[in-house]
Formats: sequence, structure tokens, C-alpha cells
Amino acid sequence: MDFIQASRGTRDILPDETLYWQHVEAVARQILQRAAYREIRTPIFEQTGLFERGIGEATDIVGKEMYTFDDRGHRSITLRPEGTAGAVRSLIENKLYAQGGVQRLWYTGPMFRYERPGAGRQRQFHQIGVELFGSRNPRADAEVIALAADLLQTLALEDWVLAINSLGSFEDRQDYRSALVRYLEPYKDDLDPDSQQRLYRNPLRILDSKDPNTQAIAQDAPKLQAFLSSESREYFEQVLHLLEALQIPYQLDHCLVRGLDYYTHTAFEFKLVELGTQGTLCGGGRYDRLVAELGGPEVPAVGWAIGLERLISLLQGRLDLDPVSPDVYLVARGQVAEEQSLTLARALQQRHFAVELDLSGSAFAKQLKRADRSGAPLCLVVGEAEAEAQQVQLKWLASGDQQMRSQAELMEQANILREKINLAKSPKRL
RNA sequence: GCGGGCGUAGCCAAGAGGUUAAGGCAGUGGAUUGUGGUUCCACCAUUCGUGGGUUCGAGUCCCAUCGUCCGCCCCA
Repeated sequence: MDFIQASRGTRDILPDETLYWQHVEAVARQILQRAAYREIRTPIFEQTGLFERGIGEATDIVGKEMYTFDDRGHRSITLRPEGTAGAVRSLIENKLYAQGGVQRLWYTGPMFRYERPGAGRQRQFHQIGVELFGSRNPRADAEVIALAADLLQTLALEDWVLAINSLGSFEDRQDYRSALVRYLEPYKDDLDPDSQQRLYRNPLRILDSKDPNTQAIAQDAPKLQAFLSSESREYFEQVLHLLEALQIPYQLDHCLVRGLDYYTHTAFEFKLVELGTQGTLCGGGRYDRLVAELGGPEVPAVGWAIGLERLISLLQGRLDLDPVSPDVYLVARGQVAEEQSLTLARALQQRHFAVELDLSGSAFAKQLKRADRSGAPLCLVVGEAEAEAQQVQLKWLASGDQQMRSQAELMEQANILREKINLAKSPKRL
């Protein structure tokens, strides 16, 4: 077989599934809009340097997971592995920070990471994310976390766990980092190979290593908490206090470090146990230095991103979305009738009816069967006799009742028809 | 990147070296030449992801390759 398949780690989202995507997008749009977030759409590829600087050279994403290539102008281009760097670049480039104190933005779209694919992990995957720029207030952290909680809640996902930690200010972290390295250095040879690699590049990540030996060593390592300045500590306590006021349950997780370099202070993850290894549904935090680091002014920020593939796979197990069925199924037989049916379908569609036209020209029995399966409450039948008389047969599929109307009459009575269809389509109540 | 499982029709699947590749759902045609949801009948894989090998004989064994899933790593 010389058929060319979809690339490894990519997949098609077929119509039965786009139903769920559209639902999630609609819910997200609604929730974010009413909290005054506005959508931003940034390019899918950026200059490689943006991610190297923004995400951090020491991270796994930059180190081994980027889709990077040279374009025809010999520029190094990278397909975006996450959404924040591009949003920040855009904020700076378009001087959005100048339009008043706070910018609330959200985005959705595909992201790319060159990784080994698995369940809930694709090379092209999708995220929806928010970025709140310009506030150093703990209420901003709480607002953003509350939005994620509301979104999950509204989507009927209630059994999440919110893990949260404070990484302190950049300075706190620098201090801690050197203390940690000082502590770990004597054990260097006992660490697992990955952790040895990270000792000088990204020592904080050693803390959540799964290797038992490393874990034992990490047990007695100095704690990040001890290095937080009193300001950092107080900030974090305020965030936690606000979460309590919002009745959002959380679990302190002092090992939560997050993979990206740019986080400061608050870092959090929403996890679902049933997702297993790929259990993180939403990850985020505060990144007060990133805008400045990428060449902008000192603009503090908080945000998160939700992985849509994981979200939707959960949703499919819990939420039964009705497939969209037409209002009217239009059936015709005979050359004149078939021609009229096309005109009729269009006229009804222009009057905002959802109309499915049967193109088969097969026996009425077959077409009726399809009408039934389409889920439409009403079937319109145009045979040779009706076509001759410019008429149409209305057949209500639930009852089998039938009426003859002239085609002109049908259009005039569109409003009445609309009501009847809505009634027939409204869910049955007991 | 490392370790392991899997790959038979649009979907779910039986099949464990001997040849007619079960069955179900869906689909198509007919019983019903202009009326559906039930029923009945017929049709629906020259071929088992792909390529090579072993064998008289391979869906079944071996190798490679692609894809997928699980674990590790990491993340969304």
C-alpha cells in the first residue's frame, strides 16, 4: 500500500468528535468573555529564538522537543510548542501593555512538540489558554485559577485536584538554586543520569525525579519554602486565602516545579487521577519576568493552558452530546421533482431551516428510511404528481401524519412550520 | 530516546501452520414499480498494516518497517 498516512503524532478530528470540540470552545468562549478576556490569535510559527529565550534553554521543550527547521530565507523557524511566548511577543510588539493597566487575553489553537506520541499526547496537540498581563495582585492569580475551575466545572469535570506551590521571586529562586546545588554536589555520582545532567542546568527539576535513589537524596535537600522572602511568602498566603474565599479546594505540593523556566511565585496544576501518567489537564502560574526578558517593559503576568485532547477524551466518556440533526429531510423522485427539491431545499435554508436533501433518487421507501435515520422531525416529499402541481407533501415522522401544501404556501407559513419543528425537536419530558 | 503489547471489512470481532478468512453492527439491492421506524432474502475481505524470509503450505512462525497503545522520561 503506497497510501500516505497522517504524520506520526498527528490525527484527524472527525465530525463525531468535532461536536465535542465545538462544545468546549463555546463554553470556554462564554466563560472567558464574561470575565473580560479577549481572544488573541498569534502565528503558529515564530523565530526559534523566541522560544529559546522565553521557555528556557535548559528545558526539555527547548532541548529536545521543538519542531525547528530553516525556511527558504535561512531563518530558523519553530512551530510553537506552547502559547505563552507568542502572546508575550505580541504584547510587546503591538505595545498592548500601553492600552491601560491590565490586558486579559485568551487563545486556542494547535501546538507542536516532537515527542513520542501516546494516549493524550500528540505531536500536534491543542491548548486553550489565558494570560493576564499587568497585575501583581494576588487577586489576579486567584481570578485565573477560578476561571480554570469554572471551565472544568461547567464541562462536567468535577473530580480534579488543584496542586499549587510558590516558586518565590526570581531572587528567591536564585538563592535556593545555589543552595540546592551545593547540597547535591557531594551526591553527584549517586544521582540518576537524568538528574546528573540537570544538576547545573535545571537543578529544581531533580526534586521531582522518580528515581528512588535520587528521591532519597532529595528528601533531605533544602526546601524551597525556606528560601522564600517574607514578601513572597505573604503573597502566596494571600493567593491561598483568596482560593479559600472562593471555595476552591487545593493541595499544597512543594515539589511542584513545572517544566518551564519562566515561572515565578504561584505555580499550579489541575490534575485528574483517571488520566494516569498524562494526568495534568491544566498547568499554569505566574511569570513576572518573562515580558522583560523578551525585551518588553516590566509587566507581570499570570496564566494557564489546558490540553484539549485530554479534556475532550474525558468529556466523551461523561457527556452525551446529541448529534446535530436537520429540521427537514427532503425526498424526491423523478427528474422534475428532483430539480424542484433542490430549489426547495435552498429556499428553506435561506429561511433558516436546516435541510438535508436526499440525492439518491432511489425508491421512496429507501429515502424515507434515510429520513427517519437523519433524526429530522419533518420529511418533505416531492414526487412526480406534487412536482406537476407545484405542491409538496409534509410528513411528520414521529406520528406519520401527512398534509399536502402548495410550495408557495409552505414558504408563507415558514413561521408556523418553525414552531412545529421546534416543538418536535424539543427533548421529551416525562 | 529506552522497555513491552497490539495491527483481520467503515466499526466491533472469531481465527493458535493445512484453504470456503466465522459472526455482529453499518451499508447496498430486493420482498414493498409513491411512503420510514419491525421482519425476511441477497450482496458486501482474490485477502489479514507494509516489505522480505522460513515452509510442500503463512492471517497464524521469523526479521525488518510503519502505525497505535501501555510503562519510563517529560509534559497539556
